[in-house]
Amino acid sequence: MEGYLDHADAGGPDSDLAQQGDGVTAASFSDRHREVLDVVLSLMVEAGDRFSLSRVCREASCSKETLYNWFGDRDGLLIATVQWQASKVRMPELPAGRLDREALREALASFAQSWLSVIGGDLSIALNRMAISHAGSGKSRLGEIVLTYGPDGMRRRLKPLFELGRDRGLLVFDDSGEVFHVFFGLVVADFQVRALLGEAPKFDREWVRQRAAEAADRFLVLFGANSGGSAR
Amino acid sequence: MEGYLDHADAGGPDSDLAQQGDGVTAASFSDRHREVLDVVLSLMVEAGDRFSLSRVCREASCSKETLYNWFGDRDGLLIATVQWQASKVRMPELPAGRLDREALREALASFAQSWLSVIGGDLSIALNRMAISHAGSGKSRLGEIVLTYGPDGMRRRLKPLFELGRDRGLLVFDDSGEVFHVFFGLVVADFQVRALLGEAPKFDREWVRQRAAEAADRFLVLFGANSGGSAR
DNA sequence: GCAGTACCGTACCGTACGGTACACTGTCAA
DNA sequence: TTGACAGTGTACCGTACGGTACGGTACTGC
Repeated sequence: MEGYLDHADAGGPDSDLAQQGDGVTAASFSDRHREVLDVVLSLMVEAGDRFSLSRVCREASCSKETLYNWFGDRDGLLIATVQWQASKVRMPELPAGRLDREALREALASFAQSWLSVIGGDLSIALNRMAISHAGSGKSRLGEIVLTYGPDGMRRRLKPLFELGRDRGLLVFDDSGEVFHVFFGLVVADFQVRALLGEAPKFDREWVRQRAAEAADRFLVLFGANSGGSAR
Repeated sequence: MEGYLDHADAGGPDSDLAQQGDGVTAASFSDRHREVLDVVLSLMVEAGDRFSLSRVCREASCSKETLYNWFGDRDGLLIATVQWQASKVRMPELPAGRLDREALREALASFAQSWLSVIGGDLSIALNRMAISHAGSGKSRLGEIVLTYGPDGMRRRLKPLFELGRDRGLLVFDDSGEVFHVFFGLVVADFQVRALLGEAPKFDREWVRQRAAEAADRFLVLFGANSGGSAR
């Protein structure tokens, strides 16, 4: 479990993760590693946590010994897989030009849209399921890692946007953490839990666009400067 | 897996569950059953899905054979456990007297408070984790059942309140399903996922009260009749 | 007293899987 | 050519666990 980064061709020690969240880049893995990890991802989607290492080896045409040399043990493999997947996800950038209310709404909706697409994807659902079940048995740091790349990563990326909006006089709030909770709630609502619990999701493109737009609108009603909500 | 209700002293067939959600009452289980199921619950909290039937038998002072006679197989035991737990949870009633804006706010906050307490509890977290990991491996109907008792149950209970509010001219909305999503988001936000992923929760009494009140306030800003939000 | 039943405790079986050992293959540098 | 090395494939070990079988016990109704 400790040795899964022994191959480190790049990237720092994993303690960076908790603070920065960008500690593991795509370059941290060789092509061959990526092949194996992608096999693991597909197996996760197919069978959740119930895939065997033998299966991984068979489908990836590698030997168990190699797996253990590279990743230490099963947990190491899972953790590397989560990090590999996380390194592939890209988030929208902050708006470049002037920020008026309309540009802010656009930026918020764009974030929401990208986020909904991610958490509605088969991969994200599989990873979250796995991390959640591991968190229950307390048998690895998987939950912590998914937390770092998931909600925490989102919060880290949104905070500057919120504060920029406040600086421009477009938003009114005290605590950016609190604002994030509300934004999360408006965007994600109960859709993530439902998907995790196995409800057949209908995260199609149009639905996502629509939901994202509504969430951004409602958020502005609550925290927008000239709509006197009970914002605090 | 089919036989877990063979003992049925009361309660209808489990197809009631999907429609009504109250199909299994506390009376569906004998005292001895309840003892065993409570042991299972405590083991779930302690170890997630990774408890063995031997362990259950040891702690509950029963034999495996009895377990299999009662519940059919491991899944049957888990399902019965979820239903037993669900039968213990009670939700607040609708307000009895006149419904004005203040009473509505009270009722919403009360629902939110009770809900947050439930989903923040060790038991609920353990059950949700288990259901989610089972949904991933597609190995039982556990996810479906938790869904029925969780979000669906909540929606079923809230719908009349929303519609009463609309009838009284206190709320403005078209689709009660959509309103529920927003209410869920405002109340639960990212706290449930974070707890499921293992973040140490701080669901203490005061925090819950505060969050519930804020969620109810924000909900009224969005859908309250005389606060011209973008409600639809 | 006796049969029937429900249950407990425990020993046991089969299997699946994580992890290890080892022989074989291809590659590359000296 | 040869030797070091990384990786593959496979056989194997130990263990944990779901599920079954069975002997023993307490209670109930006749």
